[in-house]
Amino acid sequence: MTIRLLLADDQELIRTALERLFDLEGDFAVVASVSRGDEVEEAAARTRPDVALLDVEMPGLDGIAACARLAARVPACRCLILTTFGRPGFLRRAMESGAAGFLVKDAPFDELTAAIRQVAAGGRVVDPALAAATLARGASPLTPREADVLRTARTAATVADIAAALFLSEGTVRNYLSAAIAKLGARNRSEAVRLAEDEGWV
Amino acid sequence: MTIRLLLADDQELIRTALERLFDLEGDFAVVASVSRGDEVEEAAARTRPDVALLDVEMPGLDGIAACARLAARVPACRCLILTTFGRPGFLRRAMESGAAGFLVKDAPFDELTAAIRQVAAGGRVVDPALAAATLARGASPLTPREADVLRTARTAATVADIAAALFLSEGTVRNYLSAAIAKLGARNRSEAVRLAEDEGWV
DNA sequence: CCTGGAACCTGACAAACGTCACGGGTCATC
DNA sequence: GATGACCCGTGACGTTTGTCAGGTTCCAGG
Repeated sequence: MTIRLLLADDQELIRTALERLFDLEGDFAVVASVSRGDEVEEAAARTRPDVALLDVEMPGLDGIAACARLAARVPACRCLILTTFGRPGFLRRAMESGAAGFLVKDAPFDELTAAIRQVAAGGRVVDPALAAATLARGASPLTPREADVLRTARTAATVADIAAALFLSEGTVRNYLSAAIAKLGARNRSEAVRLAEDEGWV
Repeated sequence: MTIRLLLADDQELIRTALERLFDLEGDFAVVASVSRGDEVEEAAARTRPDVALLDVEMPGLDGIAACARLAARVPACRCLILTTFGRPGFLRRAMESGAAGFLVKDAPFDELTAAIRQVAAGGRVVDPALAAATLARGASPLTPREADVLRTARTAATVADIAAALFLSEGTVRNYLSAAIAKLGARNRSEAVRLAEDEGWV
């Protein structure tokens, strides 16, 4: 029985590379290959893959959100999240989105194929080192709104920009930022943004 | 005549994937494969590859700097820079470092093999879209010192931190930051850092 | 030799930021 | 029905930033 695969990654090079290698593997069949997160759902509904390999960093929709949509729309398809950055928060969010597996790209190819087979068989796969880091570090200390403000702060320059984007008063934004800075042990906004990004909390 | 290849990329997955695909290609032989930029020079000196495939983002030493060292130490080895992010400044810096080619990872595998063959034959290869963007945008407007300050500002939280790291007075740092912000048309430090990063000027 | 640019520094100022204290409101839990 | 968490807001305070004007060195080019 061959395993039907969906590939989602914005990097054409690694997508084509993986396609070819999976073809050589014998028991894999790549039935869909997309470069954007918002194309995953439609492609999966059409091609009915057994396992979807989703990159976290993608235009349109990130892999974790795509995973959540797949769980609702194509429940038969199990998700394996693949990412460049081993952020503890990513793993947590992925698992909450119903992902069956989570691997960092910093792993050999054979580990990937083994993981896919395990996921296809109904199992779960998680990078052990990352799992330990996630459990040790715990969940995000940020409230949803604090995370929103911090996320917006990544691209907005001033407090006024953040307030405008979120339809809040500037004072409120400053309060959320202050709370986030304190919780993260940062010394100012940009350090807080960096820390939150490193943990995958935004 | 087979082309001897050196692979340098911090992502194990794409390195092993490329290794296997190159083996299948027939006229390629991967003679070295490293995960850190500071291992490139030694590996190249030992294995004498024809072409080195260097990722820009690597721990230890970035691919562009590794390219410059190779040019001095192993001049017979020609460098092909491979990167995830198509930043105009990267291309410029790569070419100034003596790279023979520059490709973004957002390209099919066949384009990569074609590029390697061309580079091995003594030619030069550059992503056309990126070349146009680079020429249109011109060189960095920042003085070396301004770029230093901006680079340090990425990881330092306060002006005092930057000043300490660069052995400058706080006033001087503020002046450089102010100049950089003005030149980049930014509204504050963090926006300036973002813009400079996007262009590959830091 | 003189000019210009880049590297440094100082001092001063307004604006933006981070903090604090204090309101209000909703909602789930006990 | 009280408690607590989260959501929003205000006002005030001190600190940090960004800007500007001024100065000193050094070095390359005309």
